Amino acid sequence: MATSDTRTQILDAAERLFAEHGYRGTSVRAITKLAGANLAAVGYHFGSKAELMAAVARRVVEPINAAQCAGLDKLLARTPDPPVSELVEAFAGPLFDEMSAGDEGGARTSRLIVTILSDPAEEVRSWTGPAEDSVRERYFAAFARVLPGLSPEELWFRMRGILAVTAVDRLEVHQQPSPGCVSPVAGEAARRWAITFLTAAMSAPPPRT
Amino acid sequence: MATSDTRTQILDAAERLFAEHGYRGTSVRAITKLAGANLAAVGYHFGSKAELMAAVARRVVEPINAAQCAGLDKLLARTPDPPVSELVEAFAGPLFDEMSAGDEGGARTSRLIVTILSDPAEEVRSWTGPAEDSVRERYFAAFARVLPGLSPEELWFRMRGILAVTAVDRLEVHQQPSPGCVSPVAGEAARRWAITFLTAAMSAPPPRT
DNA sequence: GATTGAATGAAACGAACGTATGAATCAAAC
DNA sequence: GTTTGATTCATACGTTCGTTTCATTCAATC
Repeated sequence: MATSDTRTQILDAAERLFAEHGYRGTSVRAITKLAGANLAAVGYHFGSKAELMAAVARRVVEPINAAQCAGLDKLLARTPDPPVSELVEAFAGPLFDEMSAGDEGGARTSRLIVTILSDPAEEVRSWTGPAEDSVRERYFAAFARVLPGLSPEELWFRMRGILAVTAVDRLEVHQQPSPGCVSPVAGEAARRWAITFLTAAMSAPPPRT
Repeated sequence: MATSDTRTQILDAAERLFAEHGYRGTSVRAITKLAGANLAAVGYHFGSKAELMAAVARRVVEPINAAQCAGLDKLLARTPDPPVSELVEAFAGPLFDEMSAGDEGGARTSRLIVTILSDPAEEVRSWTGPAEDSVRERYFAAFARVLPGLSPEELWFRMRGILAVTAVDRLEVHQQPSPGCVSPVAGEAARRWAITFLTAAMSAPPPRT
């Protein structure tokens, strides 16, 4: 094969451990041990722990970005003014799709995205590449067209809201659910709930100034 | 005074550094240096770094919980079926109030809450005490009364959505704003936007099964 | 003024961390 | 069969971490 197998095994182990314990909470030793590889393999294949994290983030984010982009293309090919619900679904849907992958793999993926988005380290956020930004800008333009009453600032606020709901929903999947708080339902139900919730939110008329 | 002054200086420094760099990204040495205290002072006054973080979290969360509780009391004293918008405001408002405190103090507070909520460490989330859970349960009951069409699971999902939007909105205040993404507006505007956004979302009819 | 208990200070401990090094291994090319 | 380049391995280095220790300071009490 083109790249060594230990390389992908390290990527898998790192993705899992980074998702579960965060970047700083995961040691290179733990990663290589889980991957069944030698400690020095990370340095050899990726250069450093930070570059390994960047590779993990790329591998996770890229298919999501591609799906978001393809969804918007399909929508705009039909009409320049798609309904808000379909824009929301095209934007948020790919984040949920990762979860329906049978076992807990998707949950880990989501957890990893939250880890990246919320990590206080300045370097971590830079791992979400400019591709992500360009996708967001395309959706911004589409939303702005069908929601003409909103100021750009408020529209950006609402788009952050979409990311927030889809991301933090996954948050408690891996953590102790609060007592009395039903653990979040994975899969199709959460997806429907999120689309409903967010479509109503995005469609709200702006507050009177 | 009852407690030593270095104690609160350590609490202040820890709150700031934990908010900026996360729990694991902050060393006891950095805290005591910023506080102008000795390294051993943390051990003496708090026992350990973890217990210091718990004390910081308590100090931040308690007034918010109290405000949320008082807001609900005031609302329910008027009518058992308050409008959704006022429930949302009573629940999410206190999270915004911390921000209007002049300088960046409130932003740090919000950032710290996100740090606590999103930290992958199992122990960190336990620092949000049972008081927080009881407040959430009270609001859950109030929302359930005025939104009778929702299943408990979907209502919990929506309440997590409120937390998500109020929390992640603050996230990018301290981080590099994405290029092309207008930096979030602090204070009153974000508060109005959030109430509007979330009221519409909470009021949405449940998706047809 | 001596005593006491809380608080602070300087220094060190052992452990864990990311990274670097150089030898050993292995499959393929000649 | 030897050579070569890529990969794996055991090991060590230097740093930083949370924590502990014990001497010292200091204000209050007798």
